Amino acid sequence: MRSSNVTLKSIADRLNVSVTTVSRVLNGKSDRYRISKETQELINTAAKELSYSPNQLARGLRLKRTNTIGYIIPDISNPFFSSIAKNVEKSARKLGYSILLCDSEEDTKIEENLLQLMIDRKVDGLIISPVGLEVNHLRRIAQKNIPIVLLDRYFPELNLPFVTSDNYKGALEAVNMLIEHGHKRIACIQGLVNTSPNNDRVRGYIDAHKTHELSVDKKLIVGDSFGEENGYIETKLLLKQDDPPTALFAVSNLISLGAIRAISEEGLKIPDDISMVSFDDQPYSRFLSTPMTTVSQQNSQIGQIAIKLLIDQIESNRQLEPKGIFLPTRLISRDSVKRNINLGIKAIG
Amino acid sequence: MRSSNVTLKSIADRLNVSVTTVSRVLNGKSDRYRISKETQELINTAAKELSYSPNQLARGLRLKRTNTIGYIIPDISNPFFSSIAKNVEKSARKLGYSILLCDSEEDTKIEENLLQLMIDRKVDGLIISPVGLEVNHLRRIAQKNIPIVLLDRYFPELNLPFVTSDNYKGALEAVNMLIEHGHKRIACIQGLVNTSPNNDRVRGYIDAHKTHELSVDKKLIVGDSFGEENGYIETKLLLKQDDPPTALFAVSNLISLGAIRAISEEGLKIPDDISMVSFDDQPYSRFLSTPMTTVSQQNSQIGQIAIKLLIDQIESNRQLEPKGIFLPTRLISRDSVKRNINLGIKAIG
DNA sequence: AAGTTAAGAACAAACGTTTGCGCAATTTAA
DNA sequence: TTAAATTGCGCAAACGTTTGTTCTTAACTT
Repeated sequence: MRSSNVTLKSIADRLNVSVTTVSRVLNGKSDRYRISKETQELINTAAKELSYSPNQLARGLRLKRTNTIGYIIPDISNPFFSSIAKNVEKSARKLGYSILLCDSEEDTKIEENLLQLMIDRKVDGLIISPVGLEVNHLRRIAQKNIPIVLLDRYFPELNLPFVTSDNYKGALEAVNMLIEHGHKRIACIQGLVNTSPNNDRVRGYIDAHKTHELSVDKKLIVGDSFGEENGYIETKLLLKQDDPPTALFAVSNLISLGAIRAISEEGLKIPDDISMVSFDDQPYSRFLSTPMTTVSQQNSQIGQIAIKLLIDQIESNRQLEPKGIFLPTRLISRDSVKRNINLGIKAIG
Repeated sequence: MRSSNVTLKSIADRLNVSVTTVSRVLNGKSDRYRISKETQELINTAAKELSYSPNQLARGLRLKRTNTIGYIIPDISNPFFSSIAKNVEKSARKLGYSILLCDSEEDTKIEENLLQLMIDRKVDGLIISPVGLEVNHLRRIAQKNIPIVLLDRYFPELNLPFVTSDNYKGALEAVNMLIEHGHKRIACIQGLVNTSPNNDRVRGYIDAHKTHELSVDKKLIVGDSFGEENGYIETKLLLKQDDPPTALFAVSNLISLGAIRAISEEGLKIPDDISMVSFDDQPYSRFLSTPMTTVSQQNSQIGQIAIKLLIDQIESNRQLEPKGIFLPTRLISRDSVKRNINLGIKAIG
């Protein structure tokens, strides 16, 4: 029922030549195998006429190459990831590869299943933004010699190539700026604990304090997810503390959205009542009720580099000596940070 | 080099049975083909031990079924599409299908190539948010009896199932509201002309005027793309008109972002100087400098319904009598619309 | 005891490619 | 004239599954 398919065989039959010959002509190997000009001509026109197009399943099976890249991402609806995905897909497409996309929903178990699914589908390589809490399933892949590149989140203890922003420096710079604006009680609403972007950003937050010989109040490092909800809840709680922070460092764009919601619910204003810096710049960041000061990542480059690294690995057929690439971030100053001359919100109110 | 693969044959050899038997046991067809319990046991444990997992390429070739759905989208970085993509992928995954994702970059030529690419990869079905300007390549697919569902953009003249928002009603409601707030000169910044969402929204815009016996100034219907740039440029021009509009109807979220940029560059305020309603609600819409009144679409349902429709078609193996599904929108009132008591900006200034 | 049935499993073809090797016919060289 | 080289192309295997059919042995009938 589903369309009478035109195959090498159907072309061969029609022209009374062998499948072999047709294959060779259509693959541009006529010269190497000495196919006559006339036969070439015949085959080429027949192929065009029937609009032949090779079955990639059969091709993949025979060639052990599918020109497909598996791409696992924790949340495609997060604009941070979707803007990266845009470039991953585009770069891959330009180099002749397609993307098998799966969303792990920040769930390691799902991620593990997806990994197997992709191997079964014989992808040529993998780009993964892993959940980042577990590493063993990825280690196993690495041992199977399947080309792989980690994106955004990586594992210091694992010898796999990765591309990510220099989250440490980005956070350091952001929090330094906050401190230099006179803030001493700066809350850090973190994302998924023990993932590299989170840990690097928190480390930057802590080191900025150290540089300025400021002690870190552990009660000000809160939260456990990159999502909006987490930003909302933790901000609510922070604002109720006895000695609330004068500034907020939100570790992701979604967290900052949640924080803004909480802050406005409490009737407070940014930056008058509380200052704020957020990781991830977004197209809308400058249009928020208070244009947000953000740490901007090079989303477009990240995806491109990841694909290049991966395809290099695939096509050179060698295990690249794994290297990690850190891309610089940029602090975009807008209006969400105020110079702090007081000791805290209470002094203001 | 790339991992010694465990196949049906390797299991068969090790146990001195035939490939056939192994296949049957592992596919749960032991009973139908009377394989003894012992043999089953043997095969099952061997498979587990070697962690056998079938080659989906070979399987697909033989079965003519890949459990893969091709998904073509004009811009995955657009949060409107990425939030839909989230649900498309998730629903598909839950029903046992994977997504081959490609971005057409709003380019019909690319879309056409991608279509062929997906057919060659033997996807079981297609979900497409087409560019929407050309229809012939889609018509050809339809004739090949490949299951397909259109998402967001559809073709009234083409007999293909689709899922989309009720863009007409959504626009009608939004513009009605603007008119009822006293606005008489309402600009409409449209998206890609001749795509269904655009045309339906513009039609809503026009009909709202008709209902209120207001004439439509053609000079106020401007623009040609769903992107941010378009919103910016057209707003700039609109504001320079002799008799500028008192309200703006932005046909997409990106357009409204561009409009906001232009408006703030001109030193104007929403809604004091100009009112605004935008299609597409986004998580950040409520946090914009002026919380935006929007027409919200049911992004999560759209994706789910599209997948269900498609998989129904695939698994029932029949050409569904094609039906279009329109999902209701919801007007979310915030602060970007002001009651207009004047005749225009000039009267205000 | 001969014929019938059932159990258990294997054969072989098919899906659509690609490719190492071989073969016949023709041309060139000696 | 004969051997060698070249031209032009096909055979058949392989990739890893699935499945209709057949085969062998053992068990059951009557």
